[in-house]
Amino acid sequence: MTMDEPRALDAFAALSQETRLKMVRVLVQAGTDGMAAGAIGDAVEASSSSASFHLAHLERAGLVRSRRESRSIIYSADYAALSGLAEFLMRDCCQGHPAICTPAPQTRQTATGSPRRDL
Amino acid sequence: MTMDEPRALDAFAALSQETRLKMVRVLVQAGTDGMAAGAIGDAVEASSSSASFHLAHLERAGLVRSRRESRSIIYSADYAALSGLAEFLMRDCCQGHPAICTPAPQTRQTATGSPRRDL
DNA sequence: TTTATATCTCAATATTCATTGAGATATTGA
DNA sequence: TCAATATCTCAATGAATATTGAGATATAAA
Repeated sequence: MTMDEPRALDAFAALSQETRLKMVRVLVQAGTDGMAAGAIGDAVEASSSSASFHLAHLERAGLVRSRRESRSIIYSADYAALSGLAEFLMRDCCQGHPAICTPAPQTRQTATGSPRRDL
Repeated sequence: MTMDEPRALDAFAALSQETRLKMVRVLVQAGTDGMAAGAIGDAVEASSSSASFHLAHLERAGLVRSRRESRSIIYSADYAALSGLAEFLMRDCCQGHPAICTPAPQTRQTATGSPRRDL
């Protein structure tokens, strides 16, 4: 799924709301297994109705996926979409300016699970 | 300038509007010299009033800078802020999932000015 | 100093978005 | 089947945002 401008616009809009940004961060932490809607709502302190609204918004924007599992609906982060958005932004940013925009090597995420600063 | 959550929220909000996203892309293309407000407005087909409003919004969000130069006000992209936002997103995205989220090497921007796909 | 140029500011309006609470739907277990 | 649980949907309200046009401000040139 290519991250083009209209798609990026939807993704940015989805991430520009405090409750939704928190939800995405909670889901990224949760890993591929995801979390039930209720647990996400609790984690970000949103009412059931508000959680449902914002999760639907994130799903429409393509940043999270959902599946039913018994009584619960499990949401999980769409890592490909999130990294696609980051790449879109990096491309825009680095266009002709790689020296300025390339992050320093020691701040890059490694595959070895090194500790990282708290967000 | 650290890209924390409130700052990212403002940046995402600024980028979630079509005119403003176009403006950022125009300014990234323009390079460090930047462009006059009028030229940016023309490029994204916004009225003088609308261009002023959206440029001020982008500046408040810390994504562009401005300076007066004779009669014109010149706006330029803040590359550090843009890459900081991309990094923020990458960190969130890759948290515990570097294998999934690390972009493939051949899609990475190089420092040698290699051609890239059109956005 | 007068005029032209470039941009900004302001107020009015329209549109979009978030929140709330009530209640509908789906699933499970007694 | 009935009750409990988990989530969604809907309508109403309020809040934030975008657009427009008129006009104010700053700079430069005649």
